[in-house]
Amino acid sequence: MTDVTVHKKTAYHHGDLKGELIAAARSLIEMHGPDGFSMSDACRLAGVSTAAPYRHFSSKQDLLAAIAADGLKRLGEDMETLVQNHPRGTVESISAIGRGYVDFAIREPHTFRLMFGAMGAKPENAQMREVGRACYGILLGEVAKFLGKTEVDEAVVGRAFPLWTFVHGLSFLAIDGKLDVHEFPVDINESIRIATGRLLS
Amino acid sequence: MTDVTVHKKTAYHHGDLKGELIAAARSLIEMHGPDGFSMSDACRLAGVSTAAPYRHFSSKQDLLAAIAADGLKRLGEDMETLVQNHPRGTVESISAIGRGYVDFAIREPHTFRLMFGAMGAKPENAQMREVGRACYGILLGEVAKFLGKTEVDEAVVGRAFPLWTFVHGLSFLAIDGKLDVHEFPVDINESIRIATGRLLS
DNA sequence: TTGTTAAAGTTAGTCATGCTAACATATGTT
DNA sequence: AACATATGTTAGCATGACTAACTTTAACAA
Repeated sequence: MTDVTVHKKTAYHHGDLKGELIAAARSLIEMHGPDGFSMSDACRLAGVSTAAPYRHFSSKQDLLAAIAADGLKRLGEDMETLVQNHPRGTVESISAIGRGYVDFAIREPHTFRLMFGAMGAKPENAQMREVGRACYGILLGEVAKFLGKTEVDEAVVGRAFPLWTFVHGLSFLAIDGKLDVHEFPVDINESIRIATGRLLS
Repeated sequence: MTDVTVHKKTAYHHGDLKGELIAAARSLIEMHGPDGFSMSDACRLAGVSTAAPYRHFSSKQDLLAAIAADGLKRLGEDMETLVQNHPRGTVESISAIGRGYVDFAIREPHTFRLMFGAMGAKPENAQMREVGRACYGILLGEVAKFLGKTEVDEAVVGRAFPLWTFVHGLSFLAIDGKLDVHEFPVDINESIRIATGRLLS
């Protein structure tokens, strides 16, 4: 017997539902925003019942936190790559990090919001805190090199934090459509380069 | 007849339900965040049926937009007051605006988020756009004075926008708990003063 | 093999919520 | 007094988060 339904496409067990749900949720969230997002939709997209996600995520919030953490991880990878393509510890490498940051926000605005507190996704989440710190660590490292230091001391933080602050603000303003408020459009690259220079000096 | 139930406490008509709903919603939102907020809760708080709000707001989004607009208006008033308490067109008056901005964000973090795109509350809303512009106008005016100009030209925008960017970023980082990431705590006042100086120069 | 266990799905149902429709009551104008 | 309008109510629908109880599959021991 053993009814050779080998080619059955709808396997009862899914393989990697967790990953697929994150992927589905990411795409839905970037389409309709974290609020307009529903578990049900993600289930429909993944072709699975509405109870299935709760084997992998304790709640909707938990799924959102996973997506936020995933976003922070990918942001860190972006930044790492960018740093590698520039002479280390220079204004160029530091500006590149900033550009990568803003680019990410513009590319995935809703995920970016999620990464920074939207939907109550506070960094009380251990996973988020860790990947977040890793991202910031990249900037701190570059600024330390720029200042000719081997450790992250108060002076390094004093230079790096304002830079983060600036690109963070630019990111939020960009995704909120505030770059087009003027008759004179804001050039993101130029904006970052100038501010980086001024804030580092 | 006319059953003299004059002292009936529960008047059928409420007086100013619209205002009361906004007040109720504001307080609930600052307690549980814009997501955790429900129309039903606001109705309970205002002591009114769940259908009543729809005589005053077309949807939940609409109520949220009203709260955001109200927040922008109050932010503008704060900024206006602060400017008046300093010599016009100086680093001090400009720093004070920035401090007021960040203070508002810290005082009403969830409303602040709402004012800047959370919950899909985009500035496509005409009312929000208007009060938002008024706020920015205060900063533009001060920077123009600082530069000795009578009009807002490209140079003014080129100085003012980075300042906005900076305090905007600082606000978001503050309400997201990122000011305590270091061993060396960030002093908001000092941070704003230094950045204002560097970005204006 | 086969039997047991745990992991990962499913169905069905509960409760809260956003919103609408139909109805009720107050207010103000004539 | 009569009507129109604004503003409230009740009842009900649709959707969505989540749970409980059950089922299927995979994994592993015997």
